[in-house]
Amino acid sequence: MSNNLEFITKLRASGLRPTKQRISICEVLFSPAETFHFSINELVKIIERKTNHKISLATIYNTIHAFKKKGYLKEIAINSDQSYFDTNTTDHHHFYDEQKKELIDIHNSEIGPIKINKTIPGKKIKSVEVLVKVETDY
Amino acid sequence: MSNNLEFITKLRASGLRPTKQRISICEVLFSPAETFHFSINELVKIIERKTNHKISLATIYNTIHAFKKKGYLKEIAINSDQSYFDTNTTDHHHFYDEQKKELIDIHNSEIGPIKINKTIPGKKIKSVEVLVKVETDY
DNA sequence: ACATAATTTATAACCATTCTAAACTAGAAG
DNA sequence: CTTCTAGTTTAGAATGGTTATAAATTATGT
Repeated sequence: MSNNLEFITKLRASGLRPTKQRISICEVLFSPAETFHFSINELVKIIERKTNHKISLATIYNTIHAFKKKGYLKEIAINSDQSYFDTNTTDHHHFYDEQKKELIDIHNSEIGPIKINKTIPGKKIKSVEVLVKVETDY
Repeated sequence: MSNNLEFITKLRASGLRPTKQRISICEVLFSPAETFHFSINELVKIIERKTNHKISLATIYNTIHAFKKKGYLKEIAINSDQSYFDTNTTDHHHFYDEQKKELIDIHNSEIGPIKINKTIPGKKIKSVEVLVKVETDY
C-alpha cells in the first residue's frame, strides 16, 4: 500500500534488490514526516507492530547496515549499551537525557559555529558532532 | 614501591577500601604524567604487563565502575563496540580516528565557545561534548 | 520458465559486560 | 593479637547485543 515505488526505485538505484523485507523497513524508516532515532531493538518492535510478515533479526541487522553504508542512515555515538541510528543523515547534533534514554535533535542552525583551534598533522576532519547531555529537573 | 600512600588515602577518603587490586589499578591509571584513554580490554593488558599479581576481570570492571561513580574517571561516548574511559575528568573534547581507533584530546581552550540556541523545557544541560571524527590522509 | 547470484532465515557463535555465590580480606571491636 | 563482619575479589556462568554460517528462498536477466 502507498507509493512503495519510490522505495523500490531508490533501492534498485543503490544496487539493493527491492525485497519485501527491505521495502517494509523503508516504510517504517522513511515514511514518517519526521526523522527519528532508534536502536535495533526498538526498530524490531516497530516492525512487529506495523508489518504483517515476520522479518528475521538477521535481516534487520543486514538491512540497517546496508542502509548505513549507502548513507541513508547514520549511527550516533551515545553510549556503549547499544547502537543508535538516525534517519537524519545531515550534519546535526543531539541532546541526550541519560535517565530517560531520550534523544532530541539539535539542528545545525540551532548551534553556533564550532571553531576547533587544533589540527593533527596527517589527519583531516570528517565530521563534528556535539552531544549535549541533559537531565530532567525535579 | 612509590607513594601508594596517596592512593590509599584517597581510596579510604572515598569510602573504598584500599585493596591490593585497587591500588595497582590506581598506579596504572593515575601515576602517568599524562591523562589517557582506555577500553577495559586495553586496561587489562596494561595491568597484566605492569602488575605481578593477577587481577580478575570482574574486579577490573568493578573498580572502574566504582572510580567512575566517584568521579575519578569518565566514560566517553564514541561508538558502541566498547566502553572507553578517560582519566581526564575535566570538560574537554576529542578527535577520533575511526580507522585507527585513536582518541586525541581537545582541551577546552582549543575549541571556541559552543552556543546552543535551543532549550528543552524541564531539562537542564549537564555537559557538552564535541566529537570530531577524523581520517588519516593518504 | 530457468539459471544464478543476491537475499533471507534460523540458529549458532561471539564478545563485552554483568551476575552469582563462594572464598578471602581490611578494619573494627574486644 | 584473635575474632567478627561487612566489603571485596574471584572464577565461572549468564546475559544481551551483534555477527557469522550455511541452507532455503527469491529477484531478475536471459
